[in-house]
Amino acid sequence: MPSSRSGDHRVTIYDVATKAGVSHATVTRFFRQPEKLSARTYRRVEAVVNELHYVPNAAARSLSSGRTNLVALVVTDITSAFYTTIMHGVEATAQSHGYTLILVNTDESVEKERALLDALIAHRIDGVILTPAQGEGHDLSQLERHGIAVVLIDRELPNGRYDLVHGDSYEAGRTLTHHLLDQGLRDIAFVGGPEGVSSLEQRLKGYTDAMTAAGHPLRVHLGTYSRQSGEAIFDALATDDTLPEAIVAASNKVALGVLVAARRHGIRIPDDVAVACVDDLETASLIDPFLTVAAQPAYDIGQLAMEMLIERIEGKTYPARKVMLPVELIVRRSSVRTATSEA
Amino acid sequence: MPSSRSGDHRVTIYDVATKAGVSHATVTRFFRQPEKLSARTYRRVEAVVNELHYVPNAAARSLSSGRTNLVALVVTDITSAFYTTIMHGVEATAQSHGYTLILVNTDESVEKERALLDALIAHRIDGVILTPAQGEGHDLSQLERHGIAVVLIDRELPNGRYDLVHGDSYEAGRTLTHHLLDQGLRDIAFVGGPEGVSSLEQRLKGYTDAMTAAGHPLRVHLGTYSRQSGEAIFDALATDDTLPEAIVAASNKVALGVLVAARRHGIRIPDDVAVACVDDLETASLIDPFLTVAAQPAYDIGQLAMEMLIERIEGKTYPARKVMLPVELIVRRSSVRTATSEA
DNA sequence: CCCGCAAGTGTTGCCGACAACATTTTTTGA
DNA sequence: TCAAAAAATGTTGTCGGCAACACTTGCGGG
Repeated sequence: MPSSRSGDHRVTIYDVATKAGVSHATVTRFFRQPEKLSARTYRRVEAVVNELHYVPNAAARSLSSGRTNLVALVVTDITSAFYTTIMHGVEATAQSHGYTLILVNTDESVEKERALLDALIAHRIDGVILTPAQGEGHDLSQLERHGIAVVLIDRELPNGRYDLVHGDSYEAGRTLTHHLLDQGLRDIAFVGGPEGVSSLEQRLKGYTDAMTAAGHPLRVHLGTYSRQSGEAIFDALATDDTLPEAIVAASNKVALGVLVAARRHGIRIPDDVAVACVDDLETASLIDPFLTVAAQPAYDIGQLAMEMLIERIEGKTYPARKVMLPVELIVRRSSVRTATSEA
Repeated sequence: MPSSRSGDHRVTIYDVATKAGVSHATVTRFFRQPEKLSARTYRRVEAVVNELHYVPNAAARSLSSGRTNLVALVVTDITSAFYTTIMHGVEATAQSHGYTLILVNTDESVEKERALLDALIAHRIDGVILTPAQGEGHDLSQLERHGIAVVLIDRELPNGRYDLVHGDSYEAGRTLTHHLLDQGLRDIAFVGGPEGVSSLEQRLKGYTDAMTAAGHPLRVHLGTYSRQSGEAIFDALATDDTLPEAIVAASNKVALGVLVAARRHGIRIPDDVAVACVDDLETASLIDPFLTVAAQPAYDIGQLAMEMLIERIEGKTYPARKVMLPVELIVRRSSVRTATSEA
């Protein structure tokens, strides 16, 4: 029995029809409108489908129906717990509605984003949930042109024409800053985060408003949302001996970088520098609840985004909706100075 | 200009051909064998393609060519850092070879796995990288029947007919146990992990061999690879007051559960119970290097699995290859008793 | 100067499903 | 019992590409 790799696969609707003694249209109906078949015919087709292990070809189906039941989630950092959790929410909802999920990672690069979106367009996916990468030149007009539904998560785009689901970044920045102020801290720096990204701007604005209202000067050190950025900025501050009393980190990864750099420099958190950040690090928090965070409801964001995308795919045409979900302040040790160390 | 949502998308090869004044075959050649076109024709088609933003329809292409350039990664737990890292490796390799990656999560359920594989078969994907869910009744014959390439990761299946990439689980179990024995610990329990899964059996065998060679009795408490399992088993042991001196946890999540439960019971790690586990928790380790682990090279596993899958897709037909990658023991605080606490 | 070959381009049928429409069979009711 | 309506099933063309094959040109060599 040689070459088992060829030939025998490729069961088509015609094979089923012939073997069942019906026309191929009847086989199509078996899948799409089973109620239209007589019980006798239904049973006969069913038997052959099982016997031949027939599975309709999605490419052929999509070619004639114009739908693929394919949906993509495009994120900027596949290793981030925030996006992993979102992904989980999206995936659960997609699966329960019969959509297959394609996961795509842009590594925060607009060029990669563009190339990947092209591939997705080629597949004529039904919709995309997108976190735009940092930078200029996003071209979603291609998606519109091909009738692909779009929902943004976490970050807004300038034209504001798409549905958006995001956590309350402004409140996150504000509440973290307030919390640090409540600890009696004054010299508070905002660290990390990519310029030109809406979520960052909101977080920064929250910080700025809180500091301004309290009458304290601002200290802002932007970068990216990555761990590397947190490390680099902290390194620079430590080297210049210009460390603040406290840091509001733009993301959990930035905070991670800050902690790593602080250990390297022998600087104690929270006693030398207090730290708080946006987004939780759940696994780490379970081992040792250390970082104070403003947590976004990532799973809910994913779930909601997928639900909204499905509505769009199904043709709803109301104007762009912007949904903002509340964040939760979780106070842990990284931001609270210990009594003993107040020396 | 109403109803912009319909009509104008759907640029086909014929539109391009007409506008460029050539036949559609020439447009196909523009994409598939550009060297066959005269410079003049090439430029003319190129201009129209750009003007019309034409992107070939992958469904149509796949229908006639029989290939989709779609590849799926099927894992049992999308939130696990181990799989997330693997995913990263797979994704990078897939992207650089022109494959689009579909990510699928089975939540360790064989039924879900079956349903999802059916959906993937419908899409006639070119290949699957699969972590089989715990349990009986895996039916990959469907995949074979449809000529879909398969590479397993992390876990072997009984028939042994597929390519496999995995870390050295046996060595992981053995080296962790040895390490604990070296600390002078004797009463060492193996905790967690799903029965009937090959990676677990190997880890367990490593533990068993090490303990037997040292002449110590075994203590084995199986479950799943999840955090819940670690918590539940530790809870039971603590309640019965039968805690061991040390624990080899079957996975990082199990260890996480152990740590959480230990804190709840007021039991100190490592001084009351030492802990070590398979697979690192990278983020947590950066904040606070605590858990001793035997780390599998997850990124490499993903990368290698994808490379092997591509070879299969391209028709290589050597017998099933089994690739085992070494693990690395990383000793941290969770397994080493502090001098002061030796009281 | 014409033939033959090769490079460049066009024509045709097909991949596997769906859907509109056509046709056959069954049911219903006067 | 038979016509008309309803139900069940069949026929045909189409979706958008690909590839085998057919057909033009232009050029070099005999």
